Amino acid sequence: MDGKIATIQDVARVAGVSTATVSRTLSKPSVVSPTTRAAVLDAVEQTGYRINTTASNLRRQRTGSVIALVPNLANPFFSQILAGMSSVLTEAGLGLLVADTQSGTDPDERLRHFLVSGVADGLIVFDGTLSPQVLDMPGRPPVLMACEWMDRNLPSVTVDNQAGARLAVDHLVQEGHSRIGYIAGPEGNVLSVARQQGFTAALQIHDLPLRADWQYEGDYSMDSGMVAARRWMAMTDRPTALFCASDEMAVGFVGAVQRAGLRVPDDVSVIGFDNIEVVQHLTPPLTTIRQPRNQIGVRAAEMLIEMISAGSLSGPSEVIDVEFMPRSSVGPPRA
Amino acid sequence: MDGKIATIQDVARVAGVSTATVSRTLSKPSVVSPTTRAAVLDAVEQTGYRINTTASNLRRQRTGSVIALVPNLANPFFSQILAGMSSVLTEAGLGLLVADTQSGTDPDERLRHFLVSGVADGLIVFDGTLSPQVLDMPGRPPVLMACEWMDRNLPSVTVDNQAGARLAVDHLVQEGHSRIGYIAGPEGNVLSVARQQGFTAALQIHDLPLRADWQYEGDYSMDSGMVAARRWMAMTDRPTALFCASDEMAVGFVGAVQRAGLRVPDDVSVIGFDNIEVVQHLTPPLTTIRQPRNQIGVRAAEMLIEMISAGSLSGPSEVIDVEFMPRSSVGPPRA
DNA sequence: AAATCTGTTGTAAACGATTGCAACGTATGC
DNA sequence: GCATACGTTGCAATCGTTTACAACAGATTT
Repeated sequence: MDGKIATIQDVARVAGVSTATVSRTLSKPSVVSPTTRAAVLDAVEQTGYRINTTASNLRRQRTGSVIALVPNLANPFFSQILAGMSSVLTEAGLGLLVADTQSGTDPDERLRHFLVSGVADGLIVFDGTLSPQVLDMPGRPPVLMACEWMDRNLPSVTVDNQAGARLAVDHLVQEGHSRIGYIAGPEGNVLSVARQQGFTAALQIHDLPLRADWQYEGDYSMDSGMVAARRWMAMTDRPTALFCASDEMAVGFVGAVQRAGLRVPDDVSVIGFDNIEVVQHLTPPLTTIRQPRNQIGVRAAEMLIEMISAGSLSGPSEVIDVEFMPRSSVGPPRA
Repeated sequence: MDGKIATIQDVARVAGVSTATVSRTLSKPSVVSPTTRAAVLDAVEQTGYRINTTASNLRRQRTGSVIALVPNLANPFFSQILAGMSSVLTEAGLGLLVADTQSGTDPDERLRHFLVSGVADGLIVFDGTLSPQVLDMPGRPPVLMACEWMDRNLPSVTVDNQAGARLAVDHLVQEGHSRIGYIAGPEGNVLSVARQQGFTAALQIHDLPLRADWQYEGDYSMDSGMVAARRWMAMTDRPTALFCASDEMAVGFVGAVQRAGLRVPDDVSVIGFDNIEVVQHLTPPLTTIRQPRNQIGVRAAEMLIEMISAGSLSGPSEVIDVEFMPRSSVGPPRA
């Protein structure tokens, strides 16, 4: 009793019943009589029995966990999403495994590995650069895309990126800007493309020029925001306001601009995307588009659980609204 | 073959050998003859067989994953640590489960749950507020503390918090400060206490006064840094420099001070702790003490793996050095 | 030529739970 | 009083591996 861990057999012996009864007492208490139920629970208490999840999982043909595949675990953007996921998964008795796609050599191979390894009942994939063909595979678990997407037919939970871009442009226009630039995410990234499309569409609505030289390339990182700032500062005919595809880049941009002696928003207005924690404490606090990260995690988990219990590889998609967060990094353009 | 997933039986049948041979081919290829090995691998290929980890784990009496218990999953501080852990765990064929302690009702109960649930081969615990007594339990898996600690006898990987504080104070003194305050972490938090001890000791070495009214309470959050700033600004006889137990608080402090029209470092010098990504892009870039977060994760994982394979509940502890990061948030005190 | 060893393979018993099916006792319907 | 139904329990198969042990063939030793 003290050396080893008690098994269901031990409990059955102590309670004087069969293992079947013990199992039922624990999973469907209603079908056993109150007296035996009490006896079993007593025996459980005495032996300190804890159900062996591995054995249970084997018999029930499941694993009891889902895995979140993010492009880069070190990216803090995901932590709050994971927290949201964790809360609902735990509630459902599921564990949350995490792994990143970009750490090994072949990201696709990594996805394939988790699909076939049978180590999770379902996947939530945050990386839109993977090949959808990898999913063409018999007997794979359900997969839900989150934030990014690789094939619009896959079930997903995303935010309305285009609407976010529109909100940003609308605000800049409202403040009097007509020379508006865009700092993009990595080449081909679906989020950056969607935001750029929203940006372009919004410019058209306001009858503003879309100038190729006012589109700066970035990769979502602060450093790339800094690089964009240098390019911006080197121009003479430059935008008076910039919409950044991520808060990180906005932070890098603002930092670089300020270090060069310019002021935000007096010399240039900046608007970000994401609403990461820190930006409200900056000087000036950053105007941005908020993504409800906790909610994204919660919905993703809920939807995946739905797919798992339905045993279905397909499911609905959901688009979550973004929110405009007015702060102080946007002002009227310099006269 | 297409509908269901192939089992080891299927492979054995196709290869014309026993399941034992298949298993051996996959785990210890050296003991099977080259010819049968080839036949088996061929059959594996044909059937698309993937080992069922659940069954394997049950038989081998392990789970194949370790769990990281953090106080708050939403805290980005951990993401880089998790990334480091993930990289070495994956290498070792282990999955990384994450969960937070502070989300449910009873944090201790949460730890207890994971100890007995048998869902992980080992735990890495980042929360020093739990009770060490929870670990007094037969048959529990190995536990390694990381960053924080609850009982110095437990194996752990931590950083040299006191040395960090000393580095900070030394630098401030060197710049000419003699009126130095401290913004603490949450009441009783081991990290905050250790840093405060280092702080106090360093003041003594430099023969500087330790004034109770120059110690501000915080909880590591940016908001609490903001609150501290308000208290600081309300004082007339106040420190000219502040050492913050976390970068977050330093950010909150600096932001609040700047919004009030004061300047850093002209009006007040600030030094943080952690070296989170963003602080180098602030205006001014924050001087801080760097914790090598990736390395912490890597070492924690390595050490836990060591304990797991040794089947030992005890193990060595390791203290990792911190590094002083001079930037621009510290300057000479106002004359 | 018998005995021993080595290398390779198969047999079958675990690992610890869940669950379809059968069996039992008792209550109900006719 | 007999048949049927219901509520409760046990038997035993099953999930898919791993591995101790036995078995066997061929090589080597005595």
